[in-house]
Amino acid sequence: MNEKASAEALNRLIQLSVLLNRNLSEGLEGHGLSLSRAPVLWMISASGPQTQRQLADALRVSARNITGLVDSLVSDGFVTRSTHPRDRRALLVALTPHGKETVAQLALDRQQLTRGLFGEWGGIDLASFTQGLDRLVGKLRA
Amino acid sequence: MNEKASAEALNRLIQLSVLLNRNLSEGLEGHGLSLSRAPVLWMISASGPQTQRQLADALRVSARNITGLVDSLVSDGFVTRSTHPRDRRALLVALTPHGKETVAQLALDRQQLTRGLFGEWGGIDLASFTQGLDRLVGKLRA
DNA sequence: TATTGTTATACTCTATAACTATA
DNA sequence: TATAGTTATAGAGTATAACAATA
Repeated sequence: MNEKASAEALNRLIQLSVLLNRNLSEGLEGHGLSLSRAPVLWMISASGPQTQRQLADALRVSARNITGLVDSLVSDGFVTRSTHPRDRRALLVALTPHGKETVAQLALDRQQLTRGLFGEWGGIDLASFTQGLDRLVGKLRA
Repeated sequence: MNEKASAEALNRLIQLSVLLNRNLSEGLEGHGLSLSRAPVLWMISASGPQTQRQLADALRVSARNITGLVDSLVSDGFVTRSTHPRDRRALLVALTPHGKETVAQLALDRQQLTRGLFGEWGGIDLASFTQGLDRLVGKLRA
């Protein structure tokens, strides 16, 4: 392995990560969301109404944190809380119509970002590039 | 461009970004630092003692924010504030010996992470991969 | 007038611990 | 006993606005 080239690759990756986060965050702001609250909507959209416990586990945040995130999503009209049919301790969090529309918008935003980033990708093999990303994901997970 | 492959690449990239942030953040915690405070040390280490104004501009955060970050770095012994020789409004922030040692440690950590991620890189062409990262950085900056 | 940095204030995100209601 | 969620509390990070000292 080439030490210098590897260090350079990591620098770029970190730089890219920062820029990507900023870009995503600004995009979400336009919908009244944030990098913390948007994933709650994604989770519900992907897997249906869920308890706060399930959301907390899926997003790897504390119960207290989910309470706050759902609080703000409720007061902004993205989701509703309703009693769980079988477990009276639990609350089911579901998307409102506005929440669903917003998720659809987020999907469009994502598509647009994909095009902006990978359109005119040209010479470099995208499959190899993705494979490289994949390998790094694997190493960071280990 | 292949729409589906591109979407997949972006997903991996976002996933990688999250994991990388988590990894870096945990590494910094071990030194009593964070993703917000460590860059202040890096900046001073790279470019010498600087005013808070310069740090705020370089790191793209508000003056208020830099005051807080430097406050905590001072109280943890990483940096000192001293009066600017020519401008009595400004304060020069410089590394303490402990701050310098810490930056050296961070550099070692970074080297180790580089090895962990790019050692055994094998088949994929690292230069092409880095070029891909570079291109994305360029597009996000535009 | 413009700039540097602080104080005042406020919001988001995060966590742990104690507690209530339920299982 | 254990679990779901809230209240209480705390700390980091971020921002804007008003202000003091200096340029």
